[in-house]
Amino acid sequence: MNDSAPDISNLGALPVDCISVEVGDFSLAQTIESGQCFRFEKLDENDYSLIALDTRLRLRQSGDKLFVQGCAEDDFARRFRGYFSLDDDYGEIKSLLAQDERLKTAISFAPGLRVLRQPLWETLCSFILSQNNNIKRIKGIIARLCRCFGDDLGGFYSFPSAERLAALEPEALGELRCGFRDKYVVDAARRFANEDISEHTLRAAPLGEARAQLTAIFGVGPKVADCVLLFGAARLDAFPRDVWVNRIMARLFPEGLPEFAKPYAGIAQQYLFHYARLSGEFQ
DNA sequence: CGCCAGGCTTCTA
DNA sequence: TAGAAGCATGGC
Repeated sequence: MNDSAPDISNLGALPVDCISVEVGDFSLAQTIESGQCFRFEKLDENDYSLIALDTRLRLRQSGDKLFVQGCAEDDFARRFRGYFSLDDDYGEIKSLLAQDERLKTAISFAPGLRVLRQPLWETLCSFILSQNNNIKRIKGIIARLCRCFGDDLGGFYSFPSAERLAALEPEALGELRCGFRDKYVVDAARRFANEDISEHTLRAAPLGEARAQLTAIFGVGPKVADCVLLFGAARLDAFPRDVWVNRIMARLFPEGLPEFAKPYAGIAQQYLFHYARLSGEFQ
């Protein structure tokens, strides 16, 4: 609740601590609302509060300008360009994928969508909580998780470390009201804190090996594992299959994605997910 | 109310 | 070894 919005009373003039960043092939709204991240609030059209990397940002987009309040320019360049994948050439990636007409159509529904690069542990924990759940409730559970077990960073909370959660028993998560997922979170925290999960392996090992490490966690199956690899370990070849993606794949790609798309299967997946969900053609 | 949620584990034939 | 049932909770 108090984990959400900064003061936004002065919308008229640009606040002095507001920086502006040139962006192309990027839509703040499409990216932030694409189900990858959960610590955000929509304040207005093209206007969001986002807690990421121990920082609370206020973001507003107007055309190719992204206005950012809450971090300095050098800090944005050092940490948030990577977070938003702004140094990836999405123009290039999209024209590669768009060689396939079906992907071209999907892309046209959300041409500003980008895959985020989020911290590994936060991504793992968040997507465990996401299973068989809806985004509104996931956001509430994560807000309570941070308020209960994160550090106060001045009106908002850090994402709790794996070490902190590893020391708890599942019952201690009762206040989160995350249901049967409590024991999954604790198992993941313990394995992560123990370094049973190797970030290096997840980032660099063959996909099958990386998946195996994640699915060894109680409560992590193939879908959550691929979300973690894609959103939390920069594995753009990971391909999370949820009900929507399964549906659209059965209809449009019964033989699977074209070979040339596979290095960017995860990005293709995001366009397809968005298209399947919002076009209304795949219910 | 009842159905469903960016699934996974466990039980069953 | 595939397919269905059960799982906590709450949004709509």
